[in-house]
Amino acid sequence: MKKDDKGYVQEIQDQEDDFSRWYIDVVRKADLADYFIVKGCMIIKPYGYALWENIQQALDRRIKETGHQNAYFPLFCPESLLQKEADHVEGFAPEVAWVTQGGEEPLEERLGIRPTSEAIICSTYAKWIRSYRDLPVLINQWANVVRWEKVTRLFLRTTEFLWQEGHTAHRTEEEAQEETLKMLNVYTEFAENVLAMPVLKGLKSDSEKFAGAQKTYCIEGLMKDGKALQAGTSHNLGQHFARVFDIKYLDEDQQEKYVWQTSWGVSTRLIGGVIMTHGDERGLRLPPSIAPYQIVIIPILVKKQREEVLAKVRELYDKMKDTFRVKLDDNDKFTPGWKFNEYEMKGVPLRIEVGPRDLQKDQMMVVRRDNGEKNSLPLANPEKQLGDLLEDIQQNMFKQALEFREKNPSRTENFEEFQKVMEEKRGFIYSPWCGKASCEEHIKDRTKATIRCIPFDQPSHDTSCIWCDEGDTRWVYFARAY
RNA sequence: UGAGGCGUGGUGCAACUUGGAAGCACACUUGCUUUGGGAGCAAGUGGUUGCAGGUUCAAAUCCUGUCGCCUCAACCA
Repeated sequence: MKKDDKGYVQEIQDQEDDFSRWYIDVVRKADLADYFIVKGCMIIKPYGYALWENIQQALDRRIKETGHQNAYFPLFCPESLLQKEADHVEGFAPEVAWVTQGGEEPLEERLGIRPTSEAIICSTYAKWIRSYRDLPVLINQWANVVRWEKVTRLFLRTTEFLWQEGHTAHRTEEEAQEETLKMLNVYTEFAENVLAMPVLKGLKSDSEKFAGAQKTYCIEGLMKDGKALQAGTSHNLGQHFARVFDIKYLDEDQQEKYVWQTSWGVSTRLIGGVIMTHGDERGLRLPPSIAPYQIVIIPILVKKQREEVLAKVRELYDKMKDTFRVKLDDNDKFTPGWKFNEYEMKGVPLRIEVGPRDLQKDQMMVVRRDNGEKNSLPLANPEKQLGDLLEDIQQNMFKQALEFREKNPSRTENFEEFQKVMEEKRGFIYSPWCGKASCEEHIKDRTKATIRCIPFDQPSHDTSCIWCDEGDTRWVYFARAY
């Protein structure tokens, strides 16, 4: 599948030559998004938004299946509210956009546009929660948030972005921890089964932790340029926010107690993750589970048998449209070859071609986007086989991504080797770390790599830190990250 | 915020060094022929050269300022 082959699209930069350029080319050529005149703001175009809607739908179902309800909280947060929590406000202060005026009237108090909704939601929970019978509170919201970033990239880091943020309150510490991990597992299952994106999950180091959280857990994917992408986070907030916002309940034992909280989120950044996990030289490759079109039907229209072919593909489309997300492109404006390229660029998992030659044999040509395989299927009742093919593509894309990640597994206790790997092939490096932030910092200065996560399963034997040689280590994943 | 690069029809670029009629390709419009990997021919539409000043008889080109975009670094989901 090299692009040098004649006939394929030449408008997308080669991945190896300039990955950043490739990424932007794909986003724009696949019609996912466009720039707006305000820096860092992005227009999500219909094809990109359809992708987001499919992601939303699949995740929303999982969020509800685990007992959560959706709600919607306001966009504005009064300054005094935002400032209540010191760590939190310090973490977000440089990124908050402020509204200072309503119409012509200056406001008494500035209103921050939410960079995240902890302050807004916690202040509300303080009013809602009175008794242990009110717990747990399990709420999620789909919303936009604004973070005034200096450097922005389509989907990966935009000034305004769309996300989902869950905010829960619990009676006990154990229950909150259980919730934190439960949602981390929901994200993991979702990333791997729906997005076909293998992820490493684990705990964040203190320096990478969410501002105000007790513990931050995350899932980390590996992009095709060898850099890691944080794809989702789940925070155990402890009683930090409860104390600040005074979220108390009267327990069974007549004692007034603070609640234990969690928050967790994923954003439109996932779309960037899907692009960089699966994309290739011809553009986007989408897993069938989220592809806006799972199948595109392209009729080969020649003068003589035009009407017969059209009738047949329309019949085929009608048969399939309730089972699959399918598009029939019977537009006369473009040639079949043009359409092949177009839908490959857009990442459509399966292409069906039907032309005069196929009609004679009562068959159609089916081409897979994931591996380029081309096969014929009977025109009559192909639903079962197409369904199987889509399922196989979904599995295969996960497998390919996993193979990419595992291709050169790096594990080292030697810092020089660490540096060499990070310089040459990147990816994740599994190394021992003593737990000191200063070592983390030194490693970052020298290699640009940060601790992406501390995995749950730790080898029992002890060794010494890759930087300072001291003991009491945990094995962690390092990588350069987005 | 530091370093570098770039702003010219919708897109990608040329013309800038050495000031003198804004050009090419693709896209778009119309017509005909085509259609199994970005079709062909013909005729068209579309640009106050990012913006604001300045120098000059004359500025895309020189000067000053400014805004934006891209890459790398620092910061972040």
